[in-house]
Amino acid sequence: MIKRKISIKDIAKLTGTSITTVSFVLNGKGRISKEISQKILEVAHNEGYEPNRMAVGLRTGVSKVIGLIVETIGGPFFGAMARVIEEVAEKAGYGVIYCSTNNNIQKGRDAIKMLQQQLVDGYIITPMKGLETEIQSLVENGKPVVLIDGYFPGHDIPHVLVDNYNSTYMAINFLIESGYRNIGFVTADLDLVQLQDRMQGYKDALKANDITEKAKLIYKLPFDTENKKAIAAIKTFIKQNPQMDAVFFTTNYLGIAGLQSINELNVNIPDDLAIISFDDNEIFTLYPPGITTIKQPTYEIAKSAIDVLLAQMTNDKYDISTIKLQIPAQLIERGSTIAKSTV
Amino acid sequence: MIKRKISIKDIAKLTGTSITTVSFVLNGKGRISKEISQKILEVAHNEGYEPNRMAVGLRTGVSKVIGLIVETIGGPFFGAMARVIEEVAEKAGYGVIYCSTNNNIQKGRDAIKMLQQQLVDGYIITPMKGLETEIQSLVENGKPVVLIDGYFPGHDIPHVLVDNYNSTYMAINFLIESGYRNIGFVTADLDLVQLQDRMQGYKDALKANDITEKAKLIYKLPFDTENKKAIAAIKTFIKQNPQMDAVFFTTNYLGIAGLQSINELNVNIPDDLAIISFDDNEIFTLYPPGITTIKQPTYEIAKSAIDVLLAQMTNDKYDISTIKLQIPAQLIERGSTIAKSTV
DNA sequence: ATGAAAGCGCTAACAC
DNA sequence: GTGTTAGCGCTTTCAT
Repeated sequence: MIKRKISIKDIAKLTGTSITTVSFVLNGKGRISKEISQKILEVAHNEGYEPNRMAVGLRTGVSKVIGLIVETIGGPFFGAMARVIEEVAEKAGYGVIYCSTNNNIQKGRDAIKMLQQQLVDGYIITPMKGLETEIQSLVENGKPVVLIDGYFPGHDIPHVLVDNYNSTYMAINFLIESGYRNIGFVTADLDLVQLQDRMQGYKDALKANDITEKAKLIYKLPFDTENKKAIAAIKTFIKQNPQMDAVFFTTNYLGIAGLQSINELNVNIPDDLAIISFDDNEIFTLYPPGITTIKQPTYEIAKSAIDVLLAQMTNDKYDISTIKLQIPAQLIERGSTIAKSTV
Repeated sequence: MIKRKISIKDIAKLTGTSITTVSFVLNGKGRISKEISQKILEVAHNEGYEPNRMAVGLRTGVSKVIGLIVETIGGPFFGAMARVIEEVAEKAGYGVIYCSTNNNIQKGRDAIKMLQQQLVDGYIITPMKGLETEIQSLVENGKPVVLIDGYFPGHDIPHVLVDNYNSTYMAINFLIESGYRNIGFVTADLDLVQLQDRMQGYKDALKANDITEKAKLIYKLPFDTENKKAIAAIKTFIKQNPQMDAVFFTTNYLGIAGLQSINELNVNIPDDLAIISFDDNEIFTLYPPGITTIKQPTYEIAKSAIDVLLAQMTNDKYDISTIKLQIPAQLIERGSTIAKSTV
């Protein structure tokens, strides 16, 4: 049997009151006599009343839901952040729903449109080039927005992300101090500030150590490369640069592909080639001799992001448009970057 | 400047027509003269008109959105499925939003309530014990629902998942045929049919090969165990059963924890201990000598799930309550289960 | 071919 | 304290 959804009107009829009274009781507004309140609450509960959010939303314009637009819903990085965002949001009475962009601009647009059209009160978004207009217009329409894992240079939109530049700089510097001089840099051919910042950190660290940057040692993997091709490409890159004694991978998945390449090439880590990857991952703990990584402060990023968002949503006056956080990362040293013996 | 959202009424005013006309034009209903249509479409486009979904939803009761409730949004398994579900859904004109339960019943309830209250037209849900009532009531209220990665025994709710029983049976059988006799079984202490089915497959495969099942070789790891403790616990389990020559891990994350344990114990794979894990993962390709896994047919599961859901949504008459798919899995043989030399 | 008007379920200003 | 009523933006029946 299909239980027709019960409405406020039904409850009014059932209790012999008016819809106002019911609405007031249910929302704890106005002052309604104890007896009537009691009765209404009881009936509402018995009938399993649930407010129709469409109606509430239409009327009030709020949904008590936060929209989280991530790059991919299948990734440990966003997964970890999602958990803390959900937890904090829940305490503040908000639900969280997700959309993914899979690094596709159109899907990003669709996601924003979808969330915008039907529901959410606030947004946490992984920005990508091409979405500036949409996101800017969200902000201009007074919607609370926080960007994570990226930002739009030149736009005053609050964001929180890891300090890509300095953490890469630090990592490269660490390699140099450990005796490596010919440091390769494998990145994705994606127009993302994160990656640009990492690249700049690499370049500046080399420069600061008087190492001439060699274009040959920078490899940009086309973005949509499938795994097998990526491995092959990285193999070629490694083979073509035998003088290279260390490689920095700018992302998790590049690091893993790199490991597979190295595995197939029978190159020894770290004797033949030292490795650092951005983004920690279980595999890097496990794979012998352990891969040194830059571990993103996921907890801090997520916590700050949701805090900033909630602050925007609860406090209109507070101008948070200038909140731009770059959180330091941690270098997790493992066996893949043992100091070169200076024999 | 905050652009006030433009409504159908505004367009009517702007074009000197009525809201009915505008609505008709925008929805391609009724027959409106070409000139007026043209004008309305133009203005709507220029003003960036977007229908207010709350209003449409309130009026029509549909949202053109599918809700996907997954166990965790940070997992490769769901991530892979999400992509195909999104793709198919999009072609059918539906958007997809996600909620996660993190294996928590209350969060599961909240997620369903949230999706139910505000929007979605159909549900794909990772079921968990304790959600029977909520999900059943969804079904009774005529909402299209498909369960993935699990099911409710005794309930007639469409579901699609991997064939847990037979795939485990097959894997254990494979171990036995490869010469292993003392096969351990590490699972999570969670009341999930998936895990029960896997366990039954294990037991039956042993029985079929006249191997007496030994309670000692079955280890149930408490669910919420944090990674470090899990590793320690598995280490203890392995040490306490020196006669054990193979271990089956019922999940991805157990397999990885197992690998870490074995790594720390300096046990050789497969000479000292053969390994199979449910759920393939990059790490299992990479970790020497390669870990044999049962690879879930994620594409097929996702495709079937969304197809069944869409069928329900578009065709009321078709009774899909009996669609219960268990899709065969593939055993990916790697170095961790080399046949025992029968010397 | 077009418009007026009702009503989806809810909130809240305004009566009484 | 409690009820009446006007919309929120949209779809759709019924008139014209």
